[in-house]
Amino acid sequence: MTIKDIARECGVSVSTVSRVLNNHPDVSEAVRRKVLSAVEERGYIPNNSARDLVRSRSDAVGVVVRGTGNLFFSAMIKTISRQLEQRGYTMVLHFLDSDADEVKAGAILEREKKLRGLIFLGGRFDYTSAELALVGVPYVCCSYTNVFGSLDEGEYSSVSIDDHETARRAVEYLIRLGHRRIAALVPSVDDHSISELRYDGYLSALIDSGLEPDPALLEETGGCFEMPETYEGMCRLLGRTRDFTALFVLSDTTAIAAMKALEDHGLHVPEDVSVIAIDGLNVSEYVTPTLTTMVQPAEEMGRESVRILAEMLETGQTRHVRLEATLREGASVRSV
Amino acid sequence: MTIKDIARECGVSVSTVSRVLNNHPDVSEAVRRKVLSAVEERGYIPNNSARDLVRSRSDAVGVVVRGTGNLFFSAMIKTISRQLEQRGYTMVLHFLDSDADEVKAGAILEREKKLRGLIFLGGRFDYTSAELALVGVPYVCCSYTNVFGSLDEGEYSSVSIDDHETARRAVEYLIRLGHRRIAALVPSVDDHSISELRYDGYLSALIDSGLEPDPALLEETGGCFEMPETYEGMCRLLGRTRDFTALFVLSDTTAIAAMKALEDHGLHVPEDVSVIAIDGLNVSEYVTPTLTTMVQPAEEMGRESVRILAEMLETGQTRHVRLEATLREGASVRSV
DNA sequence: AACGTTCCCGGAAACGATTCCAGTTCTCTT
DNA sequence: AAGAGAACTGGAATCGTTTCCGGGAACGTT
Repeated sequence: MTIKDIARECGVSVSTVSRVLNNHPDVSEAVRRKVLSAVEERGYIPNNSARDLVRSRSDAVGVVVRGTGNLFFSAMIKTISRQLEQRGYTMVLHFLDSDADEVKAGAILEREKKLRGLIFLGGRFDYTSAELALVGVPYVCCSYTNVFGSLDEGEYSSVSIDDHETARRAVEYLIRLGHRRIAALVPSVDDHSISELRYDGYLSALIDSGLEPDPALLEETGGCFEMPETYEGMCRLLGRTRDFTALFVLSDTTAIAAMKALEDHGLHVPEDVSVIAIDGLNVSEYVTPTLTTMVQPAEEMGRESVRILAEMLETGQTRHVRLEATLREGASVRSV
Repeated sequence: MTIKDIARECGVSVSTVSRVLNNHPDVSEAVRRKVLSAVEERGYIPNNSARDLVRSRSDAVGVVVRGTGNLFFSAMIKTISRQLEQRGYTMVLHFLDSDADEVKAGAILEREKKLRGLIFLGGRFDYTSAELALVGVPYVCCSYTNVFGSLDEGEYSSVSIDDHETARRAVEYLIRLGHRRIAALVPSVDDHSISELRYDGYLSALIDSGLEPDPALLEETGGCFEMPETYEGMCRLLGRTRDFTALFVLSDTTAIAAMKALEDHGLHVPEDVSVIAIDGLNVSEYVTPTLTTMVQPAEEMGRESVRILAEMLETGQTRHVRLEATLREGASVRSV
């Protein structure tokens, strides 16, 4: 069934039906009602392809996700999907291989699918303006970093917590509880992703409290927040030293892996080592011991990403939203 | 840039370019090469909307997911996405509200987006043929059940483990280790979903071993494999009786929640209670104690779903694939 | 009563591909 | 060498919308 059938049934032209369907003002109330009821009654659904063709754009929004093991993003994708749907957009999801180039992937996706916009979930984002020019549609970066400020704030939007500050607060919390020797597990200290920001926050907290960062207490665990790599990293750290009372880990799942390594080495959490992380996954409330973690407002981040993208599409206005992470005290930390 | 530009540049007609692009045989090798190189050089990307319009179909496959908290599906979605992409399809993901009707959602999705096919992840599937007739495209059900056999096997395809058998093997494993009083946490014993099959498997194992199922050892935990509900259910069970040495839970995440409840009640896993589950999530290898679980081959299930759907689209052939779950022994079970 | 506005509506040209149908050329057979 | 058939190509219709443009009716103004 096409728009023509509806037009015929109502005794009007296709133009008029189209106008009704698109909420154009120039149509009388009587006709509008007649068309609408015919559409309802016959269960007519417009053909998106035809619409997209003539408008030379679609209602699809790309979501490019980096980090396969990242449960935090799984939660966000759900709300992003819902929000997009609610606003009449379609989500085109794309998972990135760990070493893939998100901007290039986005650009390809955009041209193939005629995307309206893009949402990047995680990843490095130290691209130059020239590289980003590849992306011809508005985009918002979520949980990303822009360490070197190579991006002009007017070119894109972003949503994230303040990763530096959040990490700092986590570590300060440990310090307030009396911890002095605080180890850290970091995927990579200089990959221009949130890892770097969070690591810097860790350093700031130490330094501002007059503690000297000890390189021996730092272990890198590979770039992707994966549990096996983190477990191994923790084992390496333990092989080197046990002279620390607390551990700072950049994500919940990796913290869980780290706790496992600690237990496997006969160290108990929190009696021997306190553990704190960033993410706030649901499952972290159910592991033993429950994880103390800085909760990122996943739903809100998803909602905001979509809201901001929609705003960009309508008004062109970019926006940079920083949300607050909140401490959730579990049983994995105790004072010394 | 359109197909016309390529045609002009090569001095051929648009029909010819189209034929080259669609691998039609009737085109000379010389022309084919010329067109292809022009396409390559100019970076031409066909307009999907136009193609879809004239073909009156798209290359989109819908994936309808039930169960918001289900981490097992998160893993599967990733492989499904990759596999679909690899075969030239686009994934349209749709998360179901807990009480929504998957078939209706699929049908709407299908008509709005002109889907080629559908993949259902989880959910009740006790629809009548009449209801399923709403779905006008081939579909495969993944991790579902068809308890009452209302579906004709020729109408659809499916991929799953043998849920009854897997549950039975899990419980038999406990029995072999000497457990006699085995409690169970079940989302819902008669919701026509995999819960029911797995629960029946639990019963079969008991009965076949000459053990009498004790209703006091069964607790329902709401329909959706959620951790909070499961935690509460476990608490209710413990409030009623502690006369059991093992616990069977239907999914990993809910098992983790149950273990938490046990610990919170002063019962240790596995010293006081052994726990076994079904799923095989990565994170289950890192919780303390590591969870003993029947591992569903998530990747394989995702791959098979896509493969089978593609086959249905090409040949119309339906297929029902049962994959094997394998026991992964953790530290949450011990013999008595 | 004539004219200018405003309000609705219909006709028709796009949008960019696919595909059927009808050539044209080329090859091969007799 | 002529005719049949195969191989290749171009023209044109088509898919279902949106939107521009223009026309007619109704209305108010002078």
